[in-house]
Amino acid sequence: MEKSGTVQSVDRALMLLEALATKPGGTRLSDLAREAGLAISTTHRLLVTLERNGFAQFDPVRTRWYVGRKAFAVGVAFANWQSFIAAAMPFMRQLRDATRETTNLGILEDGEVVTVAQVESREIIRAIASPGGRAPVMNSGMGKAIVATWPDAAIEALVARHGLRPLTRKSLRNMEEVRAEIMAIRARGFAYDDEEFTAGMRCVAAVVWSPAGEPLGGLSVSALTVRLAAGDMAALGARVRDQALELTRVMGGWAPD
Amino acid sequence: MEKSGTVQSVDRALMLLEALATKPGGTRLSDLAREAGLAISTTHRLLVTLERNGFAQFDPVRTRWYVGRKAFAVGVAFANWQSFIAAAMPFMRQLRDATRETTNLGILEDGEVVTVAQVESREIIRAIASPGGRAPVMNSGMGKAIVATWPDAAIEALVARHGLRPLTRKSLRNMEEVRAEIMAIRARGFAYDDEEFTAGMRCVAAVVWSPAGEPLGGLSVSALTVRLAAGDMAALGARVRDQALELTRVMGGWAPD
DNA sequence: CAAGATTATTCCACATCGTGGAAAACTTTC
DNA sequence: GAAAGTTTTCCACGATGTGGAATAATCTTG
Repeated sequence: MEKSGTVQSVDRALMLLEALATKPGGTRLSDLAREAGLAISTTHRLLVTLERNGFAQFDPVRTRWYVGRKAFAVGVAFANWQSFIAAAMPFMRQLRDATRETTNLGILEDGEVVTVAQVESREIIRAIASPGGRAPVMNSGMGKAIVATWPDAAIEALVARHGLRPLTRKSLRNMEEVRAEIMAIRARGFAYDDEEFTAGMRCVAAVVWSPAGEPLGGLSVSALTVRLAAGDMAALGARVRDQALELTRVMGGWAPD
Repeated sequence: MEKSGTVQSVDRALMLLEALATKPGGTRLSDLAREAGLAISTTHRLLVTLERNGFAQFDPVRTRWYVGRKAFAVGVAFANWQSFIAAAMPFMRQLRDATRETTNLGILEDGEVVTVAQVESREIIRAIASPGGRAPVMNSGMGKAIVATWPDAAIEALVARHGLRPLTRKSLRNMEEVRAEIMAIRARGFAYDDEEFTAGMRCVAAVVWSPAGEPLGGLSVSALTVRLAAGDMAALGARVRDQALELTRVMGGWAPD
């Protein structure tokens, strides 16, 4: 066991995968085995395993091994995600500079909103949440903005499955409140979290759309209640909605009617 | 053994990697184990193995697992390569249409040239070579075009290591011939394979340059000698050189002096 | 803040599986 | 067509991967 606590055959397979990645023109079994310091039969079995899983491919005419499309798919899933965040960052910075408050980018995942990127306010006292942070969908501006784009039946199914979290005095507590909230969001084109997740903190959020016209994620500005009066949320919300639409446009997305 | 002839722990590790790829927001150990139908301790060990190899990463603050940058690196190595080929295809088609002969894109790999993409002539009788096909560097137009951009010492080292292959009566056979050929290529800006690899077949080739000013690969047109007279190679070579420079420009590359 | 619940990490006995050498099959070279 | 080289398959053996249990850490609830 070269590395303490790892699975040797997985270590070896990944080493072969990386070696294949450096050889776009492909390589032969025996060359790869020699380079990796493995028995040919071992190398063969590991390559077949990578192949069966789509991470390698074998050209029987040339008798050469190549990286497979699954390695590409896995890597590009990651890369696309990073490029979404990279594309969003200038818009988030602009919005932060315009509002002087923290801006966030989030996605919906299994009944929760995950903050995947954030540009912090330069103010001394600022709203605190970090990338990777999570909130229940119905306590979050970004979550409610995304979910408001769904059919009513899907929203009810989500609430039935995940419940409502009365985290503060202002959190949504029943389906009547949820329905009224969804209608208001649809009318405005943006959502509020008015101390529904954390007392003392508000946010406004709008949806970023994908090229397939699906809600990709949410863009939001969050601030402490001492700095964002309830009366100012509408104007700020319109600003965030416009910025989310601009980001959508730049990314080749579109908002359905 | 669920899949005949594969390595179970590698199958499992790749399945976990793919699962992580669908969760940009990360996932918990116990959730992933449940989804994968594996024991928690098994899943933990496999994830640690992926992590040690850079294919997964663990955020100890959030206690969540994510795809790692190596998956991205491996996938993007593949994707970048495909995008070079994709970018080149329109230029190869243009060149094929203008010349009515087969065009090829190739790279240098360990003393050989590998054809990585090809647009075939529409003529009934045409030059035959296929993607993945290989030729010794000094018998190939693309190979000689690339190598001619190197320092003389590097060329001599390559020849010392890989030798010369007298495949036809016109193949290069000694260093004097090699030096003269390199000088001629440098003067012209493109290279010939004048029946040096296969009797009856000629090609002309020029270099495509990377954004780092390195020779990325070669672009060539190949034809049967009955259709490409020796006297026409210079004009065709200039055409190929110009197209290679245009492709270089479009890809953000540049040719050093 | 303590208790309970849940999740993550580590350990270890056991048997399953991964290993690599050898044989067989196939391909390439001269 | 023989020799050499490479790939594929087989199989005995023991090394390693497995998963349940124990332990540690973290989170949730009241």
